[in-house]
Amino acid sequence: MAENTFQKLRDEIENDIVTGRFAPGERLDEVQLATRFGVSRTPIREAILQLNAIGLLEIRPRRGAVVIDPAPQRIFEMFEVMAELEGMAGAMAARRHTETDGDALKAAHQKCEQAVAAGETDTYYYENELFHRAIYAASHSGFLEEQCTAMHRRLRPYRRLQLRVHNRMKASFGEHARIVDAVLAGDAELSRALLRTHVAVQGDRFSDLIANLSK
Amino acid sequence: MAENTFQKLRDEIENDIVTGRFAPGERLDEVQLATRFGVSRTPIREAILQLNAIGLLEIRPRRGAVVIDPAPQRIFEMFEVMAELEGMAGAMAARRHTETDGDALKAAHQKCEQAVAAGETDTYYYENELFHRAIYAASHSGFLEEQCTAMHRRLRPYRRLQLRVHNRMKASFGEHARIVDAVLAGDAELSRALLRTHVAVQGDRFSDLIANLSK
DNA sequence: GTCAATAGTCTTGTATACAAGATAAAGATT
DNA sequence: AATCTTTATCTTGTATACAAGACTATTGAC
Repeated sequence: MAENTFQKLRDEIENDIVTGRFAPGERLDEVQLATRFGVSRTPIREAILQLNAIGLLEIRPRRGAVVIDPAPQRIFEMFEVMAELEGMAGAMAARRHTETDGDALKAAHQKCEQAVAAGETDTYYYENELFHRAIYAASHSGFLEEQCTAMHRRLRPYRRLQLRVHNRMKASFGEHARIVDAVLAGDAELSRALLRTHVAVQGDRFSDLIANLSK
Repeated sequence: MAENTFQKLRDEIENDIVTGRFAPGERLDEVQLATRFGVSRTPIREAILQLNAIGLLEIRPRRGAVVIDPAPQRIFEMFEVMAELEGMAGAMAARRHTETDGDALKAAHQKCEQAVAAGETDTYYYENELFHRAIYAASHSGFLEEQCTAMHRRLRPYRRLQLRVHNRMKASFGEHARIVDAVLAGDAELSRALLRTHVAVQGDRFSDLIANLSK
């Protein structure tokens, strides 16, 4: 394997954070993690430091690392920025997508449809992620794609909460349909607007999110 | 001091990168850095790992860390994203700025004016940074402010190149003036548009940048 | 019974040691 | 003479050791 231990550990721990296995505010014990992964503290520390740099962990000097626990206000701000970036990706995708990009987008959309039909929220959650990635890829901007993917990952725990809200899955899918049409039609500004509102958590959706946060 | 060694080292090395003391593509020797800062390799490694996480360094397994040397295409993409975020910050600043924010913006603008009058590019470069930060702050979105600041730092070496181009400083200042007016007038969409084009490197400005990159 | 102070333990932060892969150099073979 | 192979050195990656600050629990005083 070409990867290093600390890189695998970083991905592993990051995954545990964004999937909620490590709850926000929870402290990460270095020796505990070290024994769990069967390594020494050194690579654990290196993984933790990287996650700190990304903004997933906060390191309080001499007091250890804790999972960032953003205030609702901050979560809202993160969704705002995400919405803007997604809108940008959508606009670029509309202008630049190739036939292959379009096919990939349609395929991802169909997979979402199957999940909706089966009523499987978890599957939809997964396919939804691939749908959005298809748009990032179609933007043909490597940097934007990376930024969007990183933000998407980071907001994963909260998006998961959102989908639990009654009927959100169907509403989300309906929005996807219009997005696909706009992108394929090459309408940059419509794609931007649709994706912005699709991603942003405004009005009721924000209160729903906050309500679900506390439990 | 409350800060840790590795945090200070991270800031120090990061600064050396964005100011160009470490050239793109250059390899960072751990023991060399360790002796330079009078510490062991451990905190150096931890600093390097963090800079890797934020995308300033690339770590090739068992072969050390090198300063990221982005292709022109990628630099262009970074400016595109930066432009979008700045536009967003401008739009929010226009809607949300308080009287204090407005005063700070005007003050920063005046400092820029003095630098232009004195013909001091380096001073302008510095005051320009403060001008943009005043806009971020006026957006009243802590997360957006952080993202913009981080991007601004990361693009610092290339923005410095831009200002060397003949007359760019005066042109930049002229754009600032219109931006100040739009923000203070509360015109969100005009502020967005002006900041977008102010930050983006399009047309001639892109070729100028590329031309300066090679030397 | 409650609060405060002190001792003890635990955890982090840094240094050092060791192992393994990578680079470079020297020798051998064609 | 050039190239391939082998060996030696150097650098990274991980483990361990040690020091200092933070937390905890116990004991003493009010």
